[in-house]
Amino acid sequence: MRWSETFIPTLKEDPSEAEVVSHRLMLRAGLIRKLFSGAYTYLPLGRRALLKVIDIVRTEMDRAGALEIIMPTLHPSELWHKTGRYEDFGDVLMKLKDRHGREFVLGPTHEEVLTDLAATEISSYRQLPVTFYQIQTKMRDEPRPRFGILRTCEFIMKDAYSLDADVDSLDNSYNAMYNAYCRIFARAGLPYVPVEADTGPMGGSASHEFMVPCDAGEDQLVTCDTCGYGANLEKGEPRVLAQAGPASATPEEVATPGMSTIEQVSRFLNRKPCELLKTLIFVAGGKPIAVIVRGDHDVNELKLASALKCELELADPETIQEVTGAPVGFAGPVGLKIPIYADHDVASVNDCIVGANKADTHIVGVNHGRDFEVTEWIGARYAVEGDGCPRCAGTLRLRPGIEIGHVFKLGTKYSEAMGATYLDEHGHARTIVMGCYGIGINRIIASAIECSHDEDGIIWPITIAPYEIEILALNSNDEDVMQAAEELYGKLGGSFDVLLDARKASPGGKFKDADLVGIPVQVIVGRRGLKNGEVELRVRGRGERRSVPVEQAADAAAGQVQALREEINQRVEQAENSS
RNA sequence: CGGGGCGUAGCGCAGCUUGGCAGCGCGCCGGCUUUGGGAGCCGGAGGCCGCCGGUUCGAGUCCGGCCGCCCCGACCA
Repeated sequence: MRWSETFIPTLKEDPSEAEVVSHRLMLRAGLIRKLFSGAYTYLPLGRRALLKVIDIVRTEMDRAGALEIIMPTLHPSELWHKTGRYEDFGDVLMKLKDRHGREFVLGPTHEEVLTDLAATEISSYRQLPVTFYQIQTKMRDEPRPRFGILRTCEFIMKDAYSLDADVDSLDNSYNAMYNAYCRIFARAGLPYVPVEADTGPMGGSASHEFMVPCDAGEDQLVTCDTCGYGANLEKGEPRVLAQAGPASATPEEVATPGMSTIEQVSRFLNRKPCELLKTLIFVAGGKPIAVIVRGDHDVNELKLASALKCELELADPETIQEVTGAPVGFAGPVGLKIPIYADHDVASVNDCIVGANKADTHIVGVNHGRDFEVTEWIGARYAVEGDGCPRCAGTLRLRPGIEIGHVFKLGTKYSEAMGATYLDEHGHARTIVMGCYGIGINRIIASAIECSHDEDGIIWPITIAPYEIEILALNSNDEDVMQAAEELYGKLGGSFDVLLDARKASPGGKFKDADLVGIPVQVIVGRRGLKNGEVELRVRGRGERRSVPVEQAADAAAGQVQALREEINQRVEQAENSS
């Protein structure tokens, strides 16, 4: 493609509306334009990158044996009422009515539609297992679209759904998708990390998220560099700390006027936050309970809920006053008449400071077992930077990441709700066991840019770059330059995706645009080099520049592309071996 | 939905405090020159100053309401 014949509206300055790197660069490099907050037009260059990603995803899905279909975007609301997700999704569901007043939702995901298909079409165990997938635009009324294309109301998703006869078979289907995901993200050149995740409103028994660590990420993940353990922050299990020695102090009340937070009390008493215990009152299953974590730790409500196996919420100030006899900020375990759940690491400190259940008062020198009894010890806190890895002797790191893929073992949640059953070999009706698997196509592009750019612009992985080679014809008024560039374009164009910049513009502008747009292999044809019968070859984002004779330029550029592809292939192999 | 910031030419911004001709840079159009890191000169086009209302002889500027955009939080398959 010739630059002059396509549409690449680059911007010299950063658009004021863009803050995160990928958003800024995608606007500046002419990949996207905004229609409104949460919806973007993909211009030719952006569309090409999307198609490259889609091609990788499709190839790997097919390779894993999944069958591509296309489901409607418009779903009858009744389908969503059947599974109860009409309420669960709430305002995120886009709703509309047709001329007859029938209500529809715009599909934010397709479990309902696929399960409906399975219910009518799958009747025998002979048809199982089978996995369907589609690549299609999803609609979600996001409370807050942001970060350019990282969170939008409309986005392209690859969603796959496996149908299996039993749980063992689901494990196979799940693993096949998991492995395909590793290959996909490796091929896209992303430094992805699979982490254990919570199943959330999707339901089901197991789930992994595929994350790309980078600053623009909305999620928090904990990882261990030593053994490769990774988990969503909500799911991360810090190693339990060593127990503290025996008590040495005796409890004593101290006045702490107006000091109701850990920070205030620790500063006031000149003690470290980890020497304090944080006591929170929750209402669990309708009854008040106390939860204790170390002062420097935070309660993970999700873990707490799963340990207690019931719904829970923080108690309101009235309840706290009633239960502890003190205003918010002075609760403590000593003398409490409700069940006390303590995080394992409460045992890592002795002679603690706790609230006295009395306004403006704390107690120092408190020890569990002597001054109060713990009803049950549980894992109730979030991991923090520096915690021990639960799997090895390593240390956990905490960092933000972008979720680019998510796989779930759904079990029978949807098939049961919608009556998707099959007859087994004995003629007994059984419920289909399902899994679902999503990839955010647009996010792959955004995270690739987040992870691979410099101050000049994008540095594309060769596999998802809109073009593999850009030829810069520096001097558009020089016949020799134009002829040499055209010849190269002709030679390479047949086998590679080549962009030829032969615009009537200054050399400086072409260099700047080329770096901004970030095509991996640059072939620079200029009067200066041509005098010596040479052109220059560069790889975007690397220091490498070399001059090659004009007649060898095509082969050299081709070789460079092959070398870059080979680097990616090696990463795919590694991904395969480690998954 | 709560907090903060912003809205003036396609893009980036000034002008608003103290009401009185709508500005600058980039980009765009025409011409000449120029060509290895965002070229120069000359000429030109382009505006509902987010919208509605109020105050005023007069509002981009002051007041009220609304809308939109960005960030933080809540939420998030």
